[in-house]
Amino acid sequence: MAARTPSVTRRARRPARPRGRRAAAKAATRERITAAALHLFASKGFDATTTRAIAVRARVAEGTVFNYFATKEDIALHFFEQEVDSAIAAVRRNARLRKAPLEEKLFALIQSQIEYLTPYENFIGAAFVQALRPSSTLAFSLRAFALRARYLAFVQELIQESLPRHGANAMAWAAPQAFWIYYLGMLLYWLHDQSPGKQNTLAFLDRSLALGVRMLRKGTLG
Amino acid sequence: MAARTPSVTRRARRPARPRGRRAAAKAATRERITAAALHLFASKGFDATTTRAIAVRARVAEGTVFNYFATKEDIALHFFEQEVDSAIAAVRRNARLRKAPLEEKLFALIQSQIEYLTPYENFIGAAFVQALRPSSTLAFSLRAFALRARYLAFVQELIQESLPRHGANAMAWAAPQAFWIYYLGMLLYWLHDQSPGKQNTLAFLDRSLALGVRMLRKGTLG
DNA sequence: GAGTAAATATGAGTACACTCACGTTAGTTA
DNA sequence: TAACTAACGTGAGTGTACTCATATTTACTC
Repeated sequence: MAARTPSVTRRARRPARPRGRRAAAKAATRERITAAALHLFASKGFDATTTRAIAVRARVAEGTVFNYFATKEDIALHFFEQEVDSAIAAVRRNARLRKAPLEEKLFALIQSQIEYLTPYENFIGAAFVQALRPSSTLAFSLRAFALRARYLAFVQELIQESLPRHGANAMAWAAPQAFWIYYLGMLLYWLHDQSPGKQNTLAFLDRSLALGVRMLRKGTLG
Repeated sequence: MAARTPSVTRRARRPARPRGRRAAAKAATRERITAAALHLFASKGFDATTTRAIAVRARVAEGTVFNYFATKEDIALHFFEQEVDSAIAAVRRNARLRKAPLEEKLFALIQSQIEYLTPYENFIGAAFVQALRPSSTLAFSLRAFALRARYLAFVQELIQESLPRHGANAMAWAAPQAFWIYYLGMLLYWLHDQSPGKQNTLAFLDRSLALGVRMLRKGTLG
């Protein structure tokens, strides 16, 4: 073999075109698909939106959709990732909350999520609850797991902030898990709440959080 | 038109064959379908069971399945009807419970349901949670509504038995609804509970019911 | 440029839940 | 018995989410 003699200025690794052209195209395609899906989900609901319609609107072939997302549910997950991140950011950003009691922070967190979800209520009812099925690939996907972990870590963070000396609290370890179930129940309640402005949900939220936090402070369930 | 002259002994209404031959056949077909479905659901899970397989096992055409049940989920509902009725009957039958505190009755109710569901855990995870979707035809079907109503009426009955003087209790009206959400959350928890013998679920049940009933007695959430 | 391998896009194909137009049969009347 | 009607059964057909073998494009080397 001839020794590798770099030719001229050794620019080999970088051809004329910009490096990330492929990555950029990929990201753009992904974005077109999620945007198309979100638009259709919001206007027609989850079930009435076909993957074919998503593909057409995103200007890709049907198969391409499944190169980016394993299932139709999985496309919806992208939406929830945005939703959770947005809610966490909103609570972090709110200076007034910083020294507020725990129940107010949690209330703000959930209310922020609900606000984000409101325009998409149709599709959430179908997609989100679907994801709770143990048989759902989504329920056990790494992405979904990571998302829940991120959310619960933030909740844990809020708890620690407010109850710093209660690390050994009998309930502390269970609190995030309990909060997760509570949150799911809350969403179900919200989805079915027919009261004007979903008042019932907000009222129940308010009272149940106050109670839950009181329990946490006392450090016991019974 | 000729006047209606009953011929001979007026046995007209009843031809030779027994009256309910058709109804009996119908009931038998329905039973074959539910039995086939239940067997397949339990052994292969809800999703892996095709309606075609159910039809084959029940020895009917595929279309026939849908003459009896609107959807695959709907077949599963039949199972939950049995489950709820069985649990209610078990609590009613148990003499020892009659004068027990409310939380014991509710514990017995849910435990009885869980026992019934245990062999079918696979399929419940898929079918039951599916039914929670607002878009699900099942969720708003009359049958499902009636089933929930029957279940909650029984819960209400247990509450009234134990807290007779608390009719005007601020929480009394909300208690069954709250119990419903609690029950759903419980089931989700149970489905995901990996602890041996589902101990975590039972322990959580025990403590949370005690707490809930105490709240009910005091008549306030906060 | 030409050559290449890997990444990405494609759309016909598959399996499924569910529909529907039609055939078959039980129940009734004459 | 024969004829009629409504209930019931049937299976080919439909629309859908998802797969996969193949075609196309990109990034890179010489």
